[in-house]
Amino acid sequence: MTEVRTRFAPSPTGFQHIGGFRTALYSWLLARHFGGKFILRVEDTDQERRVAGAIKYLLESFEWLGVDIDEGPSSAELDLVGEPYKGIGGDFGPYIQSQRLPLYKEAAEKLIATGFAYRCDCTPEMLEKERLEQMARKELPGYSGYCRTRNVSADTRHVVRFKMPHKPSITVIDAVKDRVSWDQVPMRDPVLLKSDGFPTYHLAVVVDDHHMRISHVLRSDEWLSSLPLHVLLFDAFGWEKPIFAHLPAVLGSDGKKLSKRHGATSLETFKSDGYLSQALLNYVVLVGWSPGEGDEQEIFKREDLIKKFSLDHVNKASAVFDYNKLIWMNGMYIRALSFEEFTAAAKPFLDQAGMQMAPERWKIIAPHVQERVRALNEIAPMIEFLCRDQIEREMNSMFHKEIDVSRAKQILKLADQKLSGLGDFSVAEIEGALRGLAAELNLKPGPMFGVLRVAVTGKKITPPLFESFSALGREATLQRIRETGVLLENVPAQGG
RNA sequence: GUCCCCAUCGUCUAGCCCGGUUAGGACAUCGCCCUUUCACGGCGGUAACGGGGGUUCGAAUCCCCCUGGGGACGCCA
Repeated sequence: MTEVRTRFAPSPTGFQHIGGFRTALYSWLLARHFGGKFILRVEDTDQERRVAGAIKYLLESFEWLGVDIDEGPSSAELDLVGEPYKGIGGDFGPYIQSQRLPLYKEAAEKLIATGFAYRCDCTPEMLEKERLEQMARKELPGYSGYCRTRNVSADTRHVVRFKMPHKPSITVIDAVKDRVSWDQVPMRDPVLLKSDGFPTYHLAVVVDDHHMRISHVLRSDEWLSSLPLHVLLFDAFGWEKPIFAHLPAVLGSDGKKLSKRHGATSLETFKSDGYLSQALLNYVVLVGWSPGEGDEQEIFKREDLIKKFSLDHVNKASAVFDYNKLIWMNGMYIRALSFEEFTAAAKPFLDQAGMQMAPERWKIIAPHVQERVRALNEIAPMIEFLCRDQIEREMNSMFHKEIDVSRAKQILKLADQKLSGLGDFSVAEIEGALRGLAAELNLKPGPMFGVLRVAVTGKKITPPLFESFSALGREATLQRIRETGVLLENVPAQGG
């Protein structure tokens, strides 16, 4: 088998969304699976739509995801398009299409010489007029082929069009869709080379995939309908065709194509919401692919993914992106982190919340927080009570059928005494004291701890109580218990 | 309008190619257990082959039609 070479070929017209990254991920996985090469090629043949910074964003995103690229734009190429960044390079460059123009020109001329293409000097205005007339007559809009038989000079401003066969019969075996057939092509003499000298997507993709020796073309299935053109083009050039794999779409929960309305779609947002890149990668790969054959594994190490990935089990149908499952998976990944990794991951989120914490404190509380969060941005709210001088208290959560205001006051007062008398404000000491108190009062620990929980942390849902107290320290803990006692003085006696 | 693609629990999917399963797993949801709250973990429940025709002893699986969804028909990609 010849070397497996896959490419991801985005156009820098905006910020790649999660569906686009999935295509890249599958290409990358396939290359790695077969020990081949993964190539990044930038398709910037539409100068009008190019967005500054798009390539750099792409490169940074791949870096965050840990997707390594074997060949791609070099630093020099990136400088040329005004997006300086550390480049990649490779033997088949340039990897930015706007820097490959002579290649397309040459290819188009070859097609004219061999009778597969012709020059056309019809202006956009003429074409628009033609289209309107066709629509008025309820005909299929499309170029009439007026210039097919004319001899348009190479010196006039013109485009190069492909001479579409009248009744092509084309069957392609697609690696995910299987057999796909056409007996007519839904395109009439498409433009290959634009009048500005830039190629259209169709010409560029075929020429580049050939010259870059791409073995597998993975792309979104909205391209399926232009596949016959590409096949015809490969044949016209006399080039061997790559294997095609057209991937189904990723949808939002309403069944429409995934967009911002559905929630986060840019990697940037996932990152700032506290998703781990490994978790996101794992989940995204699972949208539309499964190991199949009764294999029920869902959490995959990068190596597992590379080992098991195959086009055979890519789904034909489009899939809905499920944020629920993603956040579940993210939680699994967070829990699997070592203490050091979790600490490092949490840092930016604590910094952002303006929260500082002494290492001793963090060490006590971190493992319990790690066990509880599903995304990194849930950390700060959970341990706010450790970092703020003043806290808001959800007072109503304190009461219970066995606990009214006077009972709560009593608990606070006695807990104050018990905790004050402790030799060491350790988790074990605190636990002993408070469990002892519950026994003395003949109260169930749950409700009684609830009073202290709200008093000290302000919240109903927190990390475990003794650890929280220990991390907070004796002084602050007692102070909050006393503050709460004062607050309760102002509550009507019957309480909650 | 023409052409192409797609169709299993609410969601992601296994099973389909090579007909025979109590149609399996995961997320979500509900209940129970564990338990100081929450989370984790454990156990259990609800929940699917879009419809209609064939072929066959037997169809989620093979064939046809319908319906529904998506895509394409540009000097955009």
